[in-house]
Amino acid sequence: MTAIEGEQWQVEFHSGIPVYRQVVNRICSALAAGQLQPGDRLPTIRRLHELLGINPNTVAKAYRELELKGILVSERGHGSFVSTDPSPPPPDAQERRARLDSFYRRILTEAAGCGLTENEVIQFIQQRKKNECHGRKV
Amino acid sequence: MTAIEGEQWQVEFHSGIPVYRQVVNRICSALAAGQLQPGDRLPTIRRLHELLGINPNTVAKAYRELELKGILVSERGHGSFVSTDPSPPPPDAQERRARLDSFYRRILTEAAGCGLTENEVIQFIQQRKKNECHGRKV
Amino acid sequence: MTAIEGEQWQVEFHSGIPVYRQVVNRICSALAAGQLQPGDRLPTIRRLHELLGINPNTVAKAYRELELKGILVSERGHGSFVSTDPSPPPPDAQERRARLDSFYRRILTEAAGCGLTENEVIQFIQQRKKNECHGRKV
Amino acid sequence: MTAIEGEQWQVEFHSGIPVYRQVVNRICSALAAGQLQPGDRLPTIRRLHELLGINPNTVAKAYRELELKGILVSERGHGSFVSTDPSPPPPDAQERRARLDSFYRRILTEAAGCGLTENEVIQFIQQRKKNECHGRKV
DNA sequence: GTGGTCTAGACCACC
DNA sequence: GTGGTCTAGACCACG
Repeated sequence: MTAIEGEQWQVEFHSGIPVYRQVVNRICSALAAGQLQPGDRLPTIRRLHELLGINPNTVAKAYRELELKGILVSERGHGSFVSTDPSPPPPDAQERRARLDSFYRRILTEAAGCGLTENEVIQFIQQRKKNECHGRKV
Repeated sequence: MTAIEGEQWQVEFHSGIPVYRQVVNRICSALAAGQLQPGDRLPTIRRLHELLGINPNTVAKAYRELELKGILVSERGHGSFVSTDPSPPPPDAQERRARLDSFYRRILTEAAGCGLTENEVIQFIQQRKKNECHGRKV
Repeated sequence: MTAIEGEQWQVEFHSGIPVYRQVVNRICSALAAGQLQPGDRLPTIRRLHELLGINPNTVAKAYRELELKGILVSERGHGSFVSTDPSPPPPDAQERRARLDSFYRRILTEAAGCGLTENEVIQFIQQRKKNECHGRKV
Repeated sequence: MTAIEGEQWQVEFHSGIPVYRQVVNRICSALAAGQLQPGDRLPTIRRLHELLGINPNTVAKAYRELELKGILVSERGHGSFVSTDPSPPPPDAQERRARLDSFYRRILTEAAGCGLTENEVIQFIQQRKKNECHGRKV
């Protein structure tokens, strides 16, 4: 059993975000959180298909994309594994900044579309963070 | 000339967010910010088409959607105007909270997909806010 | 009509090389040869599907892979285009050398599997080159 | 100990070429180079399995294929041996030429897919040959 | 009419 | 039983 399976996590079919993309994001997220380590075996395509109730091809598409990105390695007959190759050097500060900037602008427009204001979002995040810290202390 | 035109604002063609949606979001955002007031006239479809370099059908689709939401009113031969009807009561705290929650979860997974961590995003937002305050003081 | 269509070129269904990969390679090849220039429009997915007698999804898979590599850009409703973004800097001499080395070792074993010897292959290539030069002179 | 074992040679797990095929090719190659002579005993399946770190079934599959081609003869309880039967007459010039031709076209498209040009490949091969000759002189 | 997504299902290659 | 490829076909989103 892998970290991915262990998580209670579901695909949102009506979020507008492609299912295969949700899978990609979920794995990236698990990776960033250290729930998946280089060399770890991922659930088989068929397993995720059963687990998430999505078509095996959809899982395969997600895995394939991650493989092209060099994040995982698939071995026929064996399974798929988190790549042990040295991951590409993390983007430098400038690139990072640019991404954050673009990302932020993007979520703001999306927020507006949901009827949420920038301030609301910021307050929510700060509030959330405070609670989290509080929670940890306890 | 309207508030929308005055803004230097561009469509991002490769952001993955549909162009028509960006237009919708932009207008919602202007409304929330008070840059557009009830009764204000919006740019004509043709005008936005020229201004943003997007297909007139795309603008039309955005306006149609806003009209369906009751945010716009189109008067044949005159143009489109921000509705003067009492806008629907703002969602109550609970609904708002739910939206924020769902919205937040969503952008976090998206961030992970871009190689950004939750902390990075939070820090960026806070930093940005501080700078903004500073900027206003000056 | 694009450079790709203009070429008489066919998919080899029984070569053991995946069809979508042949499409990818063909386009890379056309690009390297200058038959495709940045900004050029590629045949639509449906067009290649008709032209090559392969499933549209297979073409889409090839295009998708090229898009992930940053070689082309697909615009919904418009078509697919050779990316105008500055292509990633060509691999340095060392990387190139490594690739050639690995590539060469690979084709040698493949040749052996076909009953061809290294010398045969080398001679063939040199002969071919000579003919080509001769042909050009005439 | 056999010629095959003596060679420092490894399976490339991520080359895209099936492992069993690499084994087949390696043996064909050794045969063509005279490192293996008719009647020579090949390593046992178990031995190659240990040596190369591959599944015994994979070795078995390679041997089976070679046996079908008449290149090997397996004698139960004794091992596998290079066939002493007169090998099938080498393909005539025409057949050979055709194979080379098809082979060459194939590797060229593959090269393009790796970002290598025809000239690069040719130069590499010629350079390599020159070095090799030089090396032999010394 | 363009590309995108997803499903269903078949068959293959590999281990 | 693993992943890989391909097909067929449906439906959607976009312009």
